[in-house]
Amino acid sequence: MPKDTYVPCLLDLFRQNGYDGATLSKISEATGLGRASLYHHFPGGKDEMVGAVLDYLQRRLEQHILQGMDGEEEPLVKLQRMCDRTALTYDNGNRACLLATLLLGSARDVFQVRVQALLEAWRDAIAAVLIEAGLDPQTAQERAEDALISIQGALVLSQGLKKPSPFQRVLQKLPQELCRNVRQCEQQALP
Amino acid sequence: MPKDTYVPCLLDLFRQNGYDGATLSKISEATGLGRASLYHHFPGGKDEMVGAVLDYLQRRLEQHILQGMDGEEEPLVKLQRMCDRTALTYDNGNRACLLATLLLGSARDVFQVRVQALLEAWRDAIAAVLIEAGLDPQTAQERAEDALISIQGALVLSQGLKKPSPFQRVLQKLPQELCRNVRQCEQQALP
DNA sequence: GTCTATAAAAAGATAGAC
DNA sequence: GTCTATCTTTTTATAGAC
Repeated sequence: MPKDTYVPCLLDLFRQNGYDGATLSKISEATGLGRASLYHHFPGGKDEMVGAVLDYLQRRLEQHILQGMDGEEEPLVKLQRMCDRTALTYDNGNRACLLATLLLGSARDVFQVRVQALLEAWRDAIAAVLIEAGLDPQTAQERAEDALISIQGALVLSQGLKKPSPFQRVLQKLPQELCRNVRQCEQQALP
Repeated sequence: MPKDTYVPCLLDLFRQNGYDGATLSKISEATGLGRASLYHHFPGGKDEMVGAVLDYLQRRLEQHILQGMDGEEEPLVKLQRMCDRTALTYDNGNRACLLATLLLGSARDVFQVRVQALLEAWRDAIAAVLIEAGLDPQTAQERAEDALISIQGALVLSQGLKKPSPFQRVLQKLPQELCRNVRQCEQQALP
């Protein structure tokens, strides 16, 4: 059985239970593998499992969510596609974000560097589109961070209020919001 | 020793470690109380401890962060004060939010109802100010939810990027953002 | 109200057979 | 590559003395 079969399964487990809450019993049950088999694949234990999940998330971010962000299309088109894929990734607001989960548990420090790298890659890809669209680098980076703030905050609030509408509302407005006052997106300029 | 002495201590522990990561050993060390003493004060174990912390947070929200939100002052003044106190509460972005932490651990379901009630109380207090300022209830509620999204998202990103600037930037803009297109706050109307 | 001591369960991890 | 069995440590929880 190839790793990629149960890494998504691990992703789900760690996302739903956090690092401390994802016990080997739960992992064993969810993957169908016995304890010893888990240690055969991941000699480093849970830390190595999370590492594999983060590898997987990095590939997903680069090859799915951010795919095409360096292409020739209009900024608004690229950002719209990124938002659509983000919505899919988080099941329209019904799924938490593993990065946030890892940041808020006791293993925070262990994974801080890798989580930070993923967030920065995401932010920088958005900022690059905005710079290419004519924004100055400083504003572009702040606006890209604002986008991640909206996404992460909306996920937290949707979990907390037990309804996906905050996430959906945010994601729906996000592309236009990112492109405000930008060259190619001034379809509705002031009269 | 009165409960209020170590409840803030428990708040810190659960915020930093999550429900699963806050073991009785850590709790014992942090409070200075032996295991048995902890069960004397909280026969229900960790669940009851978190319950006490949520009671404490509810009081803090009502009596500190939201204090004066139903007063006679201008909306912008009230929202500005709320943001100032929010910034204090989260140590200018260096401190995580327990509510988010609880929502992202394995004990999610146990505390969901109480966490939701706290978020709704916060949201409704903001919305009430905006309604009083002339916004329709629907818009007011959405905008209040957007405020909580910004706060929670900024906390997550500040943790993730290991810098408080996203939180500070968000909190600094939030009062004006909440009051946009509202009667009493139209100091800088269109020319 | 706090302590020492201890029990019972669950967690993380490994050895060795197949 | 997976299993059974086992081990160690940690965790939660309680009993009973002071």
